[in-house]
Amino acid sequence: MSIERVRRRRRTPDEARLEALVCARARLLSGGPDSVTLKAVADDLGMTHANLIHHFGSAEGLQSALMGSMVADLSRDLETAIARLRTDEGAPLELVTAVFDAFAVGGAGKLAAWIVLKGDLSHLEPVRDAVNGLVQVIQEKLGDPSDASRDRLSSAVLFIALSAFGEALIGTPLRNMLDQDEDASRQVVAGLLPYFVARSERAS
Amino acid sequence: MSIERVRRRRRTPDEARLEALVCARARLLSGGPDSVTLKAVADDLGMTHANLIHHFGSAEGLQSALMGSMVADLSRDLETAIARLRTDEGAPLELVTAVFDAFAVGGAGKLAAWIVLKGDLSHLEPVRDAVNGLVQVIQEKLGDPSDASRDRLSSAVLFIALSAFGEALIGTPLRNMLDQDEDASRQVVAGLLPYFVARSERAS
DNA sequence: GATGTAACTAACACTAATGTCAATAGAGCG
DNA sequence: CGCTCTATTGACATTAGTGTTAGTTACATC
Repeated sequence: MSIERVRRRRRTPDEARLEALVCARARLLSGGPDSVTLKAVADDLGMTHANLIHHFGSAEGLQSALMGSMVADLSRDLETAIARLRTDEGAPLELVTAVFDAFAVGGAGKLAAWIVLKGDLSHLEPVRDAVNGLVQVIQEKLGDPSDASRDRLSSAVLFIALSAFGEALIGTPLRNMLDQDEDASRQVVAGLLPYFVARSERAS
Repeated sequence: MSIERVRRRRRTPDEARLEALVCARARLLSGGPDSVTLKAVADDLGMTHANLIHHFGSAEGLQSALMGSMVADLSRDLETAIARLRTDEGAPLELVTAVFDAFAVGGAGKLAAWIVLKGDLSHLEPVRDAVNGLVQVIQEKLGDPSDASRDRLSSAVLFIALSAFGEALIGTPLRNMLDQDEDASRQVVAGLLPYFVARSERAS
């Protein structure tokens, strides 16, 4: 019997990086940062860890690329949500739902947890534009471009983002502790948002 | 010249565990979970890593003990905050400040991040009593023990806790992105709380 | 002061993760 | 086909963290 020689697959650099990042993300979300090692990811993809080093330079390079790609995805999700809100008429619940969904998919909660524990806050930078875009779109909806209004809306976005991050991180166990429904968090935040708008309009 | 023999220090088991946990916590908060290794903690304390294994059984035992002690501290801080609120007359800002402080000191944000990434949600269990105690104290203040009121207050506590966790985790970078003050988060949450109370009273 | 308990150390072995390097082979191109 | 480029491999070295074991010493008790 002849020796079966596994035919080696040759990917383009972009393909290889993309596959690796998809796999690494799945590992991060299911098993935590310690489970995204060169060997584990390489085994999942059917390649050697040396090849991953070839594509990412080092283990740290892979992690950094993963952070970058996840943050980019979060920003993109937020941007599209903003774009959709800009066209539709936006009830508060829709706005809140859009933001919460953006944080929920892709594991933004665990992403943020990982980044904070690592201390690499610089990776969060792309989020800056996204959240400020959020302030912008709300301001447009209210039609009040005054600076005082913008500051107030900024704190509203801060409040929504904090809640969304918190929900993405520990929403599930916390809601269980308090006997609250799955969508309790976004219901609460959406229910509070009108007061923000009202106070904002009154201030103008 | 004679060989300097370092006099070996003998601690009680409680002393040793306490010192180790204090050191391990500092390491977790400053350098992340990967920096709390047996050797690193042992070096900080001037002992060998074998001795830490003697006291905690294993590296995982040390980590588990650290989670337990930090969660216990958080619960204790929340309980004392609740006790103080029970006696004083509690303006919303004081309530919110008490909860936010409880999450801020001791690094509850990074603690939660660590627990979630590890997947050991069982370690959060002691928090259950604390948050439910929070619901209780607010209900007492409002003097309305109806079930409908309790559910509404539960969602209020959920909302406060989510915000406090979010603030503890990524409050600083997020506030920077939005040009918000250091105490913007608690100001916002405190400012929203009256609407909760009002709607709760109206519902009774 | 003698003795026993156990906190503590030193030196070892084991494993897993990372990184290096020469060699191999897949794919485009003349 | 023959050639080149580089994605990919396999084997190796290195390091760090963990765990084990036999022995040492501090301290309490008699």
